[in-house]
Amino acid sequence: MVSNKELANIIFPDIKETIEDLEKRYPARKLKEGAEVTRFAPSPTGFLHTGSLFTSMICRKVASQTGGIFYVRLEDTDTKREIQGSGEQLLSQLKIFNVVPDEGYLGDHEEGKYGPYVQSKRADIYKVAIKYLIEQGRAYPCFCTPEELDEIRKEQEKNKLNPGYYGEFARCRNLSNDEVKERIQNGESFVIRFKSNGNHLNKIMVHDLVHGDFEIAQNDQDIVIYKGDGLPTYHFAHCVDDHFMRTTTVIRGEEWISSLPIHVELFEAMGWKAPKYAHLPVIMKIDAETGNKRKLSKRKDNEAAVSFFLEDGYPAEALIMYLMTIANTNFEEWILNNKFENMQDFTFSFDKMCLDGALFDTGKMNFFAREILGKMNKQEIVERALAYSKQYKPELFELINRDPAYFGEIMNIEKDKENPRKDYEKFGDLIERIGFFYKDNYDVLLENPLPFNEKATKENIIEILEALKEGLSLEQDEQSWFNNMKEIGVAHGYAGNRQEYKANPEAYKGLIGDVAEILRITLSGRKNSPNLYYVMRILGKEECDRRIDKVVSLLK
RNA sequence: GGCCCUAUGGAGAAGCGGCUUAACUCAUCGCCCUCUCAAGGCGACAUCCACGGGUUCGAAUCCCGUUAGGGUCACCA
Repeated sequence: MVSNKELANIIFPDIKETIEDLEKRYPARKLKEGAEVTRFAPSPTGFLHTGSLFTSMICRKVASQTGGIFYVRLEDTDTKREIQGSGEQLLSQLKIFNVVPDEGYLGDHEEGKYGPYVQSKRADIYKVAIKYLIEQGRAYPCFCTPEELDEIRKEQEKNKLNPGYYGEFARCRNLSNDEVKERIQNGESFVIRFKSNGNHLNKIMVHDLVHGDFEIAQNDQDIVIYKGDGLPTYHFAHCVDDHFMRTTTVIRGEEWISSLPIHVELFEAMGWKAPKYAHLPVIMKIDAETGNKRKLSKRKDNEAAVSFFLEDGYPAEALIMYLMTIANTNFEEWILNNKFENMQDFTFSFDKMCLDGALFDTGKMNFFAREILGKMNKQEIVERALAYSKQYKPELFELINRDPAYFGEIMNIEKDKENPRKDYEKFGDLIERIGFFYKDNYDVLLENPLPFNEKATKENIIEILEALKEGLSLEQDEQSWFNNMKEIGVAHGYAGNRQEYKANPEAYKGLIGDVAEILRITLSGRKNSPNLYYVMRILGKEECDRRIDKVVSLLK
């Protein structure tokens, strides 16, 4: 008669370490009371998801504000879906958002005493734990083939029973150790399942940092904990890793709530105290086809990939601020009061978190982006725009790099005022917005008809342009310049102020604003631009005249 | 389908039994401003808090039921 211990040795003959050895190797962390150890545990299966940024940002915040530790663990147990290099990329993107781990997997190397932090390198650690479970009679090898499993499922569906591997359906659960030994020695392939003691009809009470207490059915599934490829499944790796890495609070997406009973039972079986859990709401979007809310999908939604915002040239802070408004409902008011500064001083708390998945609101994110770019000084804007365009937009890089100081002047228009302009939200559309400042770009614009107002006739446009070219001087302050333009406008039949115009619109060709608009469109090719006075000063009298001449000849 | 989570305006929300004629922010729409746009200022925008019952002198707020939306039921995480 083969004992559990013998069986465990047959399965893992090379594993000599024990749970006690591991406990010694990974001792409790020496942190002050209340310090939280959090972790971000991504799978290297692609780009950083916006939801993952959300989670990891909160992990970072919680650890920082409690004086704890935030680490990253790479969950690469799904070798089939793994994408080479995505681990490094994940880390470098986190860094852009200033979500920097204290320890763990850092992309090019690992740091910390609780490693390795890459699950595929921890195979032996899991084996120690599984061996222990086999010895305790809480885990057993299962020889069922996918076909058999399928068969079981079909039978369950037919009889309207809960699907899964449990109770009477757990065919390998009660195999004798002798038989198991024989089948293993015959070379049959197997996985290892956890032997659940739970009953689906019993409820357990669980506590969640964001949802509070709730009841949920006990786990009764004999889940796979050790796969055919020698690696553990998520559930088991979570239990072992978060125990030995001494995680105090597991922060993860809401989709994990339903597997909480499994985790609770796993920790119980190992004789370990389970960490605290915080299940975060998922970020949603309205599906264009169905009109229903659904989780942000990497396949369907650009917003799902953090790289989308980076490519578009949004300042990283904007996304973080926006995500924080979803994370904590009181954040928005706080950051407004703090003039969009010193975000790190905000205190996050789980009970200020919304419970329902929020719809991703690009409009609100744009608002934050405008504020942030509006506050950025000239030097920083130039540096950032250069860095952005170098990586993502060569045409823009070429433009800026011709003369970074010139670009700085453009971006700096009305920046020093009490209420600085806030018209840029991302670097991605800069060419479109300010390209006209560059001669060659401007000339290309003229290939298309200029967007003049319908009420302005060709003759009127030519007349006022020629008058402005002749009489408008840039060698004066803004106020005088404006008066100068107004006089010219009035002399050519435009109203100098709104009241006069409104009182008798028929008497005028238009308002002084229309004069400015004609000039603006002529010089920039656009209906909107920064302050005209500064646009002209930056362009210079000579270039302004050249542009007026060009447009006039085009109209004629 | 089972189980779990959630439910206040276009979006994010405050509200924790009377202080609410339901804060605040974004968006939208008006108006104002010595130039467009933006900013800024002012104003509008929930016949009432998913629906139906109940408790109470009194409910968005407490209880019950219903409905809707979401999540989850793998040798994926």
